Amino acid sequence: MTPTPVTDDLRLSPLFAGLADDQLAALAALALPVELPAETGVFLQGDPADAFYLLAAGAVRVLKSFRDGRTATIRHVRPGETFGESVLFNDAYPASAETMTAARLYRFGSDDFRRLVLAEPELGLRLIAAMAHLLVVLNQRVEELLLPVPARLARYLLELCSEQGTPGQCRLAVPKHEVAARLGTVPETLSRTLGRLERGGLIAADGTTFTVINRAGLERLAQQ
Amino acid sequence: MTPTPVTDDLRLSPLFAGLADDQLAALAALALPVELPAETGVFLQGDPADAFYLLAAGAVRVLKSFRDGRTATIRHVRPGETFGESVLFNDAYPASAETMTAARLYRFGSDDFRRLVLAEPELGLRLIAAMAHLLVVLNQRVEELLLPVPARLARYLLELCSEQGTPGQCRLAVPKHEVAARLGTVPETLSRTLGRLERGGLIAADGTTFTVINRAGLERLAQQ
DNA sequence: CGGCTCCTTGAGGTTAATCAATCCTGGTGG
DNA sequence: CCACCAGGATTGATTAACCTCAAGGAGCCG
Repeated sequence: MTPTPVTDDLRLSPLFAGLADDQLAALAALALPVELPAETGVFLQGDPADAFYLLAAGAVRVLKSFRDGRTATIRHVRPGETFGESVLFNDAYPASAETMTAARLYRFGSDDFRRLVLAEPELGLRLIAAMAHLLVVLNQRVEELLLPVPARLARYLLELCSEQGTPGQCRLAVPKHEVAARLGTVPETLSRTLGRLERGGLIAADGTTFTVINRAGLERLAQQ
Repeated sequence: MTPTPVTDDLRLSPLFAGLADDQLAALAALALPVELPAETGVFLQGDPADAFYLLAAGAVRVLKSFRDGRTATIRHVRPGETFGESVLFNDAYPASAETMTAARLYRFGSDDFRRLVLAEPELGLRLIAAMAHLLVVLNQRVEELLLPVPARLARYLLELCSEQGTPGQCRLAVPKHEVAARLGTVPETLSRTLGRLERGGLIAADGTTFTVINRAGLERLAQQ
């Protein structure tokens, strides 16, 4: 089998990266490519859940909507990550997903995927590992929400630094009001808190780039 | 094969309930029975994660500990439920677990379990489903923590009613300070909030039993 | 009757949301 | 080149939620 654009996209995900070529081909046969413009719903909280998705290009946001119209961002999905797996065996999606930019997705129907797991147990193990990771991330999210805003912000900045491979510096990839939503707060509070961190000599801010001045202090703050 | 106390215990979990007898026997061979007294640690946040557990009898609490000594209850585990699955493929436990009462547990080593999943893909699918359910529950926890305390309490009471099969009434199974921790608040606030619900004519309280007076009002409150 | 633990009640302080105004900053058109 | 916007970002003032600290009950078991 020769690599195709589709199998290359599938290998983006750690879920599928290590699969043998023939397993990957079987998977590619199930995958339904979807191209969506920016700010478009992928699925809606409450929709019957019969598929999960791999994001190949673009950006997607997973969010909870409340009756009163407020929304809270649960997760930002990046290329190579899957989303909606949580509902592989549930009735309805517990959250909504929408594109932030134009995006290329692959859709996997649950029934097809179940059959494939039975045929390829190794794939099941990989999915289990991916879900275990998600559980850990969600656990962290729960933990974080019990902390005051400055601690949440400190964690976010430290996480961003380590993600970007630059321990002393990081850049916001999204506008600040998105960061505020991700931290479960509002832009005003984010702005004030960033100001306090800066005045406290913990960080230096320059537009959307931040430099860690006092890493130990920032880490202490992150523990609340 | 004949039923044994061990296989009976294993069938308590929806994860294993539907397994064929020989699959269950293979599983029972892996399961290490553990008996623990009350208020004893099962595993500690940060421990190397090489096993998950099924609770057969008693009660277990999963909690996050903070540097400053505060703890937050993530989840109450009941007989028949598994815990620690989130870390089947992770390095370390992201949370601690401890018994609340004397408890009978079964311990499953990750390596053994992985081999079994490869041999019995159906088991992998079941585990995936169980983890999907956990993800949904955790999602709800995240959602709830963004709501004010009265809404969280209303949700808790309504959930309790439906769990106990008595739509108009429920009993607290744990002391109130445990409920407060579960809701991410403190006993004082819980007490005051219960008082407000009662004075608002939404519920009637009598010790640890609560009667729903105005269900519509309670459900409206639960939406924030 | 102590000595528990759990729960409740009160007063005060802190955090962070809300409302409202102002300030940039980049783009547009005169 | 310069007004003039429109959006996001900041700042200030106010308010509400909720935590903390502290002081009582209320039940329970020795």
